[in-house]
Amino acid sequence: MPDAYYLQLTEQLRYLITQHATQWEGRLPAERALAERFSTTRVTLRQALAQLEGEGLIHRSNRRGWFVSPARLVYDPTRDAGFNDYVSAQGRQPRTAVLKLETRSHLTAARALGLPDDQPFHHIRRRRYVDDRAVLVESLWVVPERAPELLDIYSGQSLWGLLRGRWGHHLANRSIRMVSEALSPLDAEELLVTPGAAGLNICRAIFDDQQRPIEYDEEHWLHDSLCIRVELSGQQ
Amino acid sequence: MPDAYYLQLTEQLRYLITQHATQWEGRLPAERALAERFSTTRVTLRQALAQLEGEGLIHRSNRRGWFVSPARLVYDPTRDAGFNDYVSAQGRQPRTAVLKLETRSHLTAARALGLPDDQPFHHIRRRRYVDDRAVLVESLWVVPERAPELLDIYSGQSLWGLLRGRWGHHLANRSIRMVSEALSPLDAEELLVTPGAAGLNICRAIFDDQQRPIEYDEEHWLHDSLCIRVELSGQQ
DNA sequence: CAGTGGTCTAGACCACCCA
DNA sequence: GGGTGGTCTAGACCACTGT
Repeated sequence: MPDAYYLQLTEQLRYLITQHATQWEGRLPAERALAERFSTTRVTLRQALAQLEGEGLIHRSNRRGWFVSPARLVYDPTRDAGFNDYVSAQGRQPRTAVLKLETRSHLTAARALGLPDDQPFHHIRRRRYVDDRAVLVESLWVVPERAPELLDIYSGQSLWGLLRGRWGHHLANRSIRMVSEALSPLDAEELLVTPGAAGLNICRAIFDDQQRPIEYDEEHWLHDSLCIRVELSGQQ
Repeated sequence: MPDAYYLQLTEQLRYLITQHATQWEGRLPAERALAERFSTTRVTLRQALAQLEGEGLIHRSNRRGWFVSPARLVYDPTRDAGFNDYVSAQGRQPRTAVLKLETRSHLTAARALGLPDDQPFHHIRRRRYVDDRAVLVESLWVVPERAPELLDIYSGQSLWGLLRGRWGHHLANRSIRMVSEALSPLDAEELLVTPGAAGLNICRAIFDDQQRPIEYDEEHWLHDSLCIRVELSGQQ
């Protein structure tokens, strides 16, 4: 048993939360109320809350309060099932907000796809929700030749579905990178969380079956909102 | 530009660290010294350090101080290259310490492999280092029939190399799960970090080409020490 | 406007690491 | 045994949220 008080507090809060989550409707009492209940200061209380936040049990919405985190979304970044499909398949409600549509160059995308630095892209930035909680923001950089009128028709649907259905692309080869991160002030603001909150960054470069570059994307997830799962068969 | 002082501090420290990393030999000055240099308190200074820790730029060794983090290890959990091989291939020095060897049952492993709850396993617990920094602890649960004398001969080498070379197993099918976590007090102690430090948990269940269960393992990585990369070709 | 979380101060004591 | 990080107190003010 650990002796630091904030670690004991963590356990007591964990118990309290599992007991009262439904009664509280997923929202924790105010920090000052909790600090008083446990006869400690807000600093120590927040240290305990931060522990539970790191575990993914609770999260906070910037300046709004602490909330019990829902179950993680199971996600396989190696498959191209659309967000809407796999969220629905898990009995959750998906939603997408388009934040930006533009055409411009982007160095990182160009390098990831092996194109010249000044290569223009169709850029889509969108925010995606599960059960009305914003869980990720994402930027997609699509090679314009592969999807000429993309920006005119795009309104939040599955991009990969469009690429396959409308333009007949085979998304055959992909290079995926995942790293933990602290959310940038911009990403944090768009996700309504405090800057520096823990996140997971997933980047993908996608090529077709003739190794032609199609698309590059960067996802920024809240760290507690997903569980990555990959199923593989056959020798590697 | 953010206005909170600790965020400005974060930027100043980031600059200071990149400038003086080699001069400091990777170790930051004492918190009190830094707080005085920036005319603030340790609390605020630590808030800034925690930001950089979340980004993976620096880390701390419990009660020892703050250190500049080395480059992340690139790791593909879908391949069965041994730890020693891919660490060496990146010009780094691998090392493994065996913490425990025993035979006993383990509920999680049994369920992941579809075996009875009381199924016994050969259990190996090991700690692995990159350039003398402990970066992960790991527990492996091997079905004894697949590797009968494993515990007698094991001394830190690649387990998958053994399974393939000595017992001729084909590690054909694997189910992989990755989630962010806060390191448990035990894992944190074994990694010499503070309890609750951010980590990444990777679990795998491995079956052979006839769907017979071989092995289940759980890895606990320091969040800042790896970059997961997966390369895929062919339609999914 | 009241209440909330976010930020910050100026201390303090302790356990532990290292010389 | 001196210095370190880890923990904790008892306040304060501010920006923002929600009513």
